[in-house]
Amino acid sequence: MLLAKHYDPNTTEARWYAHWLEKDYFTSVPDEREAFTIVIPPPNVTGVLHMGHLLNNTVQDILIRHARKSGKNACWVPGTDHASIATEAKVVKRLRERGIKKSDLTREEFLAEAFEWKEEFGGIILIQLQRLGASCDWSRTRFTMEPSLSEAVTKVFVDLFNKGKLYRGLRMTNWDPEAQTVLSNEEVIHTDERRPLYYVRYKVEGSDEYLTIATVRPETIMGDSAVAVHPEDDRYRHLVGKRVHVPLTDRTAPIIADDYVDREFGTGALKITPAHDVNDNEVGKRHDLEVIDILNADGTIAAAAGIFVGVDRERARKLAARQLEADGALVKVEDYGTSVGRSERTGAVVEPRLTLQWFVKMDDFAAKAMAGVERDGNPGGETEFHPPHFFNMFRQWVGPDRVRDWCISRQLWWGHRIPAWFAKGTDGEDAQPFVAPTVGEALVLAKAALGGHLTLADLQQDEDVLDTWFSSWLWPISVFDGFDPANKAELDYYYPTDVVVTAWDIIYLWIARMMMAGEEYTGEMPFKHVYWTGMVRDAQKRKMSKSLGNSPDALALIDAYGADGVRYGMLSAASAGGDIIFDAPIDPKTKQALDESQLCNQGKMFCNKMWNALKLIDMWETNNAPAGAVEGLAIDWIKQKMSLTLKQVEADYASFRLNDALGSLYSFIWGDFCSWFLEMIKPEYQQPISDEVKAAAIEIYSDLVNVLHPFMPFVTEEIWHQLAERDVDLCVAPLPVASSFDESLIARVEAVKDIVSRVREQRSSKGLSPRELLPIATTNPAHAVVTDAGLAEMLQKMANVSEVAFAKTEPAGAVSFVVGTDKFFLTLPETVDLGAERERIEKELAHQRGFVISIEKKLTNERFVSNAPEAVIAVERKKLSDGQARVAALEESLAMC
RNA sequence: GGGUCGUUAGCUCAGUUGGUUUAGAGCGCUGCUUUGACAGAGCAGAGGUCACUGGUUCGAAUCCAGUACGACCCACCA
Repeated sequence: MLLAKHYDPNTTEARWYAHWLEKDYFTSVPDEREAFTIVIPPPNVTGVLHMGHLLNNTVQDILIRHARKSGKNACWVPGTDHASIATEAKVVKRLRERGIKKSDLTREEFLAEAFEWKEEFGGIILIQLQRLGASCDWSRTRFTMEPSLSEAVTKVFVDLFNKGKLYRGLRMTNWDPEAQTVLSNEEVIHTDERRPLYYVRYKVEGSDEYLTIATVRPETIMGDSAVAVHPEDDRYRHLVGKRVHVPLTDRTAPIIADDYVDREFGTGALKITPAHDVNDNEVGKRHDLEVIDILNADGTIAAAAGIFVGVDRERARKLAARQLEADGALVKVEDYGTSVGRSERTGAVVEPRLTLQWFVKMDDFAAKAMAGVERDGNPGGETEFHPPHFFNMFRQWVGPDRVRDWCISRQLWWGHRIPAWFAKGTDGEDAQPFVAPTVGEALVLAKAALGGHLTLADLQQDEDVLDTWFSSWLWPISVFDGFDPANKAELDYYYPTDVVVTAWDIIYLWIARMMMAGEEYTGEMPFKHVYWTGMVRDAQKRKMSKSLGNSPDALALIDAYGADGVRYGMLSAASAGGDIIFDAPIDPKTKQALDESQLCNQGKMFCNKMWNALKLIDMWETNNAPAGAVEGLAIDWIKQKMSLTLKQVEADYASFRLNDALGSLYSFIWGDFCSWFLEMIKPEYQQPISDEVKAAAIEIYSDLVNVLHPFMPFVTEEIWHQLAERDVDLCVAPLPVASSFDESLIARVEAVKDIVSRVREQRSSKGLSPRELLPIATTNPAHAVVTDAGLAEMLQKMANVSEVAFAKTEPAGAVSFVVGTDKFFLTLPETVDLGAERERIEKELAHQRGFVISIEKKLTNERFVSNAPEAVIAVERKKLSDGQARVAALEESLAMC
């Protein structure tokens, strides 16, 4: 068989993925095995794969493949989120491109359009995940708006309403004038922006005095219902109780005193606009002020303002400033830094607005989520965080003083419609909702409340839909149809899930709320572990985002480096929880990855390295001679060291240190296996190798690609099959297990490796060819390389030295070096100039003397000797004697120079 | 204003309860090698007073306090 010169992911990845699917390896049904479950953080149905998904799903796939190969029933449930506002915004945009406004369509027409969009683009991201190698159980793919998940949402809404955990009320809310819906606080992104600060004077009624206030929002003056000053502010005390003329209007408003006002800020006087500011609203309630709503839903000025009616608020601000100036009311304008809230999805500036919405009472829920992760105020509950410090951030969100009620209604069409009906003709805050799964059941409630004469035609459903997260928080239960008692066995088998993998930015939006719903409906936390990934950032540490255009095209990256290369690159950059800087430059024109993506490239080269190791083993002809001493030792050594590595890797899995596990495997395969083991057993050019040695090499290499498989599934599956005829695919082959190992054998071979390195160093520094056979000797007649013929032969082969001899004193023309405490001589050809040798030894000697002195200091310190544990002192004594031996050896060499 | 995380080699980062030969890896860099698995390679090398200042301790990159700088979260912002 002739293998290609280089490994080519393009010819293997698609083939293996198709094969795995065909064999149905990823499908899970409950059986007698232990389950290992992950539910995917559902990407937006219209989304495309980005860097965050790449990282997140690589981690999930590693965990799930590891579980599958460890004999567990691995179940990774994929799916998508309907992403109410994000998707609706996209559909609206697409309609607009065709010249259609949302308001031109009926609700039904719009939804038809949206479903069409979903059908067209909804599956893309899942196909992209397959390119990455994600071993999801595709037969379980769910969508948050499919019928059974929608039923779960309805069921929960009705249940919470009946339990008194929902309420409907008129509250100050965040209004997105572009999408024309309310948003939760978490959907508003605050950024610092420069804004003009206008100083405006209000004339005091019946006086020549003016009261000057400062505002960044002069367009809301028409909604002012008071001017407030601090009660103890002597400048204004005499004005409290009087009235001012509100500029731009013909109204007057009272001057009130309230200690909310900061005397130090601006002029110490503050305009109060209860309809358009959260704090002003509070002040207004305290003083029973009129609420004058001067903003329309689309952000234009409402008729109640009496001026600038129909003008957008941003433009009205400028018009108001101009008018105030013309009226002589504008005192001055300052440049001012203030924080502006924008809609996460539409980017529109969010307006505080009083609207009628549905809310979930959160205090009980928050306590439940908190209880899931803490014990006596410390981390440690049913759910464990990795890394644990996210506990503090979690508490900041969910802690008792922090949490606020959750606004769950949205004035959108794409989403789960609220299962509440009202009697026609009733409206506003006082209208009585009849909450039930169907209109028929709502009618029964309505009849009982309002009289038997009612018919279906007398009811109208709430127009709003629910916040996307109101379905997401049920995800770990609803993907198993767990709200239907008929599926209890399935739920019991897979739930609680083992781990959820997510970035920390949705800690409250999603993770905390899943914990709340989990506890409420199953009595258990929905997952045992949370693996927090960091955010993926670019070289300038900016969050990767579509709007910045700094995110490489994920598929182009996979095309360029192979899925294995990208998986390697993502993971080796990602220690759990830390943000990762992923510097994968892309060509701005073609959006193709440039070849300088160091980490992915390293992954790609790793694949190639493994491919070449395969080629080497594959090309060896065999004979039936028994293994020689060197090969026997090499095989024992690599097997034992592999056991050590396997143990380490399993420990890394257990503590979710996946990048450490990958790092260990990388250096074991590249270093120990390729650079050392294969060289140790490699036959002379075009000579055959013992068949038992080749078989051992194949066995060992098979174990290695086996352990590596969860990280780099494609290249390992390919090599697995190229190495030998198999009756099982690597994807489902059991992982090798660590056996006991002999540390002393490992140590003896490591000592030989050290000597080899020192010989190579000598050759390198003296400009000698590796081919030149050199005599070597040691002053230690008991050294293993003298007494053990196998080790001696290994040293000869690896360092290209002649027979290892015992020498009492330094031979002429030799250089010396110390390994451990043993001195070695390497006799060089006469042509080599030893002039620099003295300098080298002096440098080394100075270093060793310094070392010895530092240990001596320690050991002569009475308090150290009396306080430190025996074991530590013993180690120090050993360090001292070893150091002294090295100093003596070096001094002797120096004398010879 | 409250909080979290970080500061270790040119870059990106490990360093797990304080003690393992006076700090490690990958990449980059430098030198040498090179028809024999792999130049997408091999071998070797240079490069760090572990941000700063105090403290605890026989012993601190590691624990404590403070300072500086950086990233981020929450709240407020007339």
